[in-house]
Amino acid sequence: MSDQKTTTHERLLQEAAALFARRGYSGTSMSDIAREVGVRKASLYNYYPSKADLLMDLLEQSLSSWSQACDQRSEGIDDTEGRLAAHLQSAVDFSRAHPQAMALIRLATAQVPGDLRRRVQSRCSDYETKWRQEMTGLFQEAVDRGEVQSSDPAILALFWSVFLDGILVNRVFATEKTDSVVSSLQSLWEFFWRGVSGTSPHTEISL
Amino acid sequence: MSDQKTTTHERLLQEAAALFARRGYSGTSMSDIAREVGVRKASLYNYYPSKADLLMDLLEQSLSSWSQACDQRSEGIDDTEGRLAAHLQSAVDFSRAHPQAMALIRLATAQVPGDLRRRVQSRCSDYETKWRQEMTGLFQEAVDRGEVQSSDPAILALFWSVFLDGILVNRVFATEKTDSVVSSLQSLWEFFWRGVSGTSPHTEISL
DNA sequence: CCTACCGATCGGTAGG
DNA sequence: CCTACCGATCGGTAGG
Repeated sequence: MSDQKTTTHERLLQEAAALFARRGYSGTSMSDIAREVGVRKASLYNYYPSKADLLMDLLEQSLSSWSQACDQRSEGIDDTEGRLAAHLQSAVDFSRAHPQAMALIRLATAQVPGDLRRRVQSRCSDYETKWRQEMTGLFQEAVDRGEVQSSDPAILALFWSVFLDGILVNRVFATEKTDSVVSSLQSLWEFFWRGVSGTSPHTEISL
Repeated sequence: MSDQKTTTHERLLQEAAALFARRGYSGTSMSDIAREVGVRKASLYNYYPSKADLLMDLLEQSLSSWSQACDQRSEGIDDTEGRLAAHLQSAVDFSRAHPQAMALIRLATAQVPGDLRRRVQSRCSDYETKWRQEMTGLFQEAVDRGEVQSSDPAILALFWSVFLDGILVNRVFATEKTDSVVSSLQSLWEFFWRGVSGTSPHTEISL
């Protein structure tokens, strides 16, 4: 049974993520999850005291693996253009590799019952605030160095987040056309960069 | 009781839209809706044979009022830039005026149970396909006239949809920062247009 | 990790 | 538009 080397807890996390992502929080019952894991419902409560705590743990893991993936690639890069391109590529790579984690993060901003909603939103907005500040700082430097056209760095960061959101939403929710964004990513990036800098990028986005 | 001039059916549609938008389809019960409408649950079944049919009617209404709002404003305009700007403004105006309709449309691409999901997605992808074709045609003309930099019109339309999605997702899901997109819309539009045309727009987006 | 069970609520129906 | 009710399932617990 080398098939069964995963622990029950690991399978629980994986199947719960898949179900929450596909059917939503309220649309997934603990019995559904138990069935996929291959145990009885009551057994799940040895790992989490409630369904809400299970979701919060999944969200925590998704957010941290997401931010880790996005941060690491741009570490050694100095110029703004290269860092943005690296960030874009990390984000798209991650969303392809871990669609369930992306869906979980989206869940947060969508429909969960009242109390849980507040927990989830505060966790997400912590991350969002930190990210927004980092990006604004990055664009501030870019403006100072003349790498982009002089403009309010907060608005540049806003355009950047609009662009990224548009790409990731397409990737997460799209039905059949999912891969058109991926295969045209280089062109999309060129449009974006020309919009903020007035010049064509020299960076290449490789899939 | 001039308070009560609305019919029960009208209140049903309104309250159901509000609840589905806030808590999702599975997260909203027929009892919840009945409570808001001010009748007993059984009475709702005089208007719709099932919860799923209620959702489909709401989705139908949301999609048609959305497309109507977006189409009408760009009717008298000839140049691509002006038409896109009008479309952008209509879309943002509509999402501010009818956030529930927007949320309903998003619901479609998110979590609903299996059978209903297929009905909902086919309805939405019909609309999406039609829209995509229109936009590709519009960009084809723009390329032919030299209004934008020579490029594949399908990819220009893709960038356009990424941009719009990014803005609307921000508007729909945002917690507190909702209005930063609205107040910076002119700047975002300038970035977008410079990206596709290489020149600054002469159109002004007014809030 | 299981069997057995809890009260509450689900979508929906009967019949008026 | 109501009261009264259906079987099924919900999240969660007791006790082992």
